[in-house]
Amino acid sequence: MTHRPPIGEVEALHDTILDWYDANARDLPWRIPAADWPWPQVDRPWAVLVSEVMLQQTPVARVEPMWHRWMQLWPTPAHLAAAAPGDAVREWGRLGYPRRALRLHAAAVAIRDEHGGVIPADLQQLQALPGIGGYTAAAVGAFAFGIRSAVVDVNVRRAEARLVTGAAYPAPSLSAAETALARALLPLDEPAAARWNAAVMELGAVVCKAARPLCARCPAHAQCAWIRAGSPAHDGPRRAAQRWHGTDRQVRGKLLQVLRDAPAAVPRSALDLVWPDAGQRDRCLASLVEDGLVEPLPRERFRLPG
DNA sequence: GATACGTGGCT
DNA sequence: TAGCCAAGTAT
Repeated sequence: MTHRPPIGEVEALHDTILDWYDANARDLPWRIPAADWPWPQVDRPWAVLVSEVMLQQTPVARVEPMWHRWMQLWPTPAHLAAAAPGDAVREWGRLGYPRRALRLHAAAVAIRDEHGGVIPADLQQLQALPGIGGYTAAAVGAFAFGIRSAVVDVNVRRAEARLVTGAAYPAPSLSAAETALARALLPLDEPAAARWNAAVMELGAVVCKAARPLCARCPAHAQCAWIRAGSPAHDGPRRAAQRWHGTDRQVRGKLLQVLRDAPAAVPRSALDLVWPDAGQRDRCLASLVEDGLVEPLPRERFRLPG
């Protein structure tokens, strides 16, 4: 049951939210338009791509400094492709989900080897790159190339659920109905569509927040189906809480932190210190090797992949 | 479709 | 404080 509001309501929503965005958008460096791009040596589509991968499941405040550092180190895909994958993992620091760094490196290699060093302005070719899924392909398409693609992240899903469907939260996973709704709301004009994608995402991120939405500050509160329905509490299934303490993820994180902070290869004895349970420790080290995040060397030594 | 995958800030 | 939450992807 796809909700498709009348065209007049959609246009009113466009006006409201685009005007709000024009006046309130955060000044994030990867949003600087091509005409004003201040770093001629930095490839802008690459800058957008890196920002989008860093932003996966990661707050803007933690991404911004890392993004600046990466743009200094590797201003184009060719620069990163020429580096060791372990350098990408090390420079990922504590952003989390370090496989993203490895995949970004693999994407840079693919861009160099299969696309002549030029990021493809095509959604399917973007999504074929390592670490680029449906969301990131749409985001790079829209924000780097102005393609009229529906960018559907959790902020967009939540904002559109409240504004149009009247639900407090979107479903745990992306549904076909949500994709259809996002497409239906996309302005026809290509540049306007790209702005709209950014605007709805921004609204979801800073106003229509998950826990405590700032409805009093929302430009669209008069057009919001959820408010009209009396702001009902969430009723559907809740996302399962993620455990952390004692998980393999915690152990993998500790192991990788030692390797990131070491200037050279480390002996297994150094890794043994991070976790008391030898069985879990060894299993996690093996999984890191399996993932390509750690390279085993002779004589029980380990390092980030060279 | 469910599950695994990091990290840190906020309430 | 323990849990929630953050611009997802791959399997």
